[in-house]
Amino acid sequence: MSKPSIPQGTRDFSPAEVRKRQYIFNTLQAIFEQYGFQPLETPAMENLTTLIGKYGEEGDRLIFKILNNGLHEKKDADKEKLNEEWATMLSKPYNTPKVTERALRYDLTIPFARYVVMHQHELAFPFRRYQMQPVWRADRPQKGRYREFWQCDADVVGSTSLINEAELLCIYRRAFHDLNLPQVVVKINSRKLLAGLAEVCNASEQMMDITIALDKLDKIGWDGVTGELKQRGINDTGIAKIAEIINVTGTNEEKLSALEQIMSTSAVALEGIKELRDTLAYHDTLKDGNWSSELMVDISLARGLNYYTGVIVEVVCNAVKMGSIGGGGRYDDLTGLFGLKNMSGVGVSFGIDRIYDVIEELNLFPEEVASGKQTLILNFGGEDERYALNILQQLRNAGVSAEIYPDSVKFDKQMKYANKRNVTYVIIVGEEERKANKLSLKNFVTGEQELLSIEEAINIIQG
RNA sequence: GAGGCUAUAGCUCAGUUGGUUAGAGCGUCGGUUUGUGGUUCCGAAGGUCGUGGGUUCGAGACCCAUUAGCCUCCCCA
Repeated sequence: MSKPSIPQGTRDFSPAEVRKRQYIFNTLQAIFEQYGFQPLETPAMENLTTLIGKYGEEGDRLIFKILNNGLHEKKDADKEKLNEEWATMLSKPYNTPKVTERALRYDLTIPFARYVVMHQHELAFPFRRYQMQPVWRADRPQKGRYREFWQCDADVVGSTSLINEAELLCIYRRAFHDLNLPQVVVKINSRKLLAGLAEVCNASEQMMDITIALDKLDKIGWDGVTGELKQRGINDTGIAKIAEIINVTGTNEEKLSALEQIMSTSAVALEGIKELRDTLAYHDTLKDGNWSSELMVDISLARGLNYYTGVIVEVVCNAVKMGSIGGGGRYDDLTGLFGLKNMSGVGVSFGIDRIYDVIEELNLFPEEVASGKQTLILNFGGEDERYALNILQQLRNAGVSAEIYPDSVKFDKQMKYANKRNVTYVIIVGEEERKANKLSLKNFVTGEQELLSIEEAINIIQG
């Protein structure tokens, strides 16, 4: 018999872990609701054609495909055909409906776009939705990277106002403030600035090449980026221009002014700069001065997903070595992929598994989150058990989370169970308590114990 | 897709240049204690050393293959 295991890159969540995860979910949900977003859920699987081609070549490779199970090829010719399809399937990341026509969801944005198109006539636009569900990627797992992980997304579709961008920035900053995450930087940039950058380098066609190289600035440094740019065929004047641009420093407004000068010949760059200015101005009005995170214009921020067209954002926590914990941006024509034109959207995503890892690593989960507040009634059997059950029922009616040890086993064993369960209170009701119509309430944290009436005990537990 | 590391008890790991019966800590169970846990003390159970082959008088250790996990690059949350 082989030892049981779970698929690579997936995890079980213990009771304490689930509580801690729920703490994050609940924090985010409260904020989404407060900002007027509505909940949405979509299926774990989508038609493969919905997903293919939306995440770039690399993304297509990482989609988990679901094998068709109703294969009843009876004729030899059909079996032959299936074999051919298999060969294609294994060599290319393309759809071969005979073998697979469904796939696990890769992110929450594309399914959302699909939903909006399908339900366009019932929705009130601008439509604001949040969604918290698992997604799957056939990636190679490593630190902070899983094959099954959860995303929490908030998107607004059907409005081009930059108020939306500003609100989403506020949601980010509010969330990381509420979660007490230190050293959070929300980086903001615009695809239009990147397009402008390519334009002033006389390499408009190579915007992706430039941004991909530039995105690695943090990791490989300027020398590395120069190498990449040369390799991708950017000439020296272009590289000099890029050097000039990434050397821009100062406050956000100082950066934007400098970029305005450098890229003054590019209409699209100027448009991007204006959008960033307006977004920042809206954000300034909406923000809360207590938020500790930093909002930083970063021209080197690229982001891979190729459907972004306007403002893009990414969140990192500099207190730990970890990839980004959130990202998002404006996509002008996401629903156009499914036939609905002129429907601009903008959204952000929280990578809650990474956020969990960061909070855990920094030991920032509030203490009471992991255990919950629970009361255990010990069981002495017979008359005492009947009396105990009666108390249990009264506790629950009063809204107290309580359980009784179901078996009348040795006192010591029940106490050890209580300890392992990390309960906050233990209630002891033996002959003595029963005859006095009282109970002994033991605070399991302090070890203090007193003889009380049921009402008194409830008051203390709820206090 | 490229590269590196690891695999020994339920968990975390020791195990010397290859040499008798493979160890520790934690955990589990039992006792100390059948109305007081988390602390002490005593005891017990638990391993064909990932799998297959090879070298050797002899392999947990060395070699080859294989599988799984972890990590880095790529890319991403």
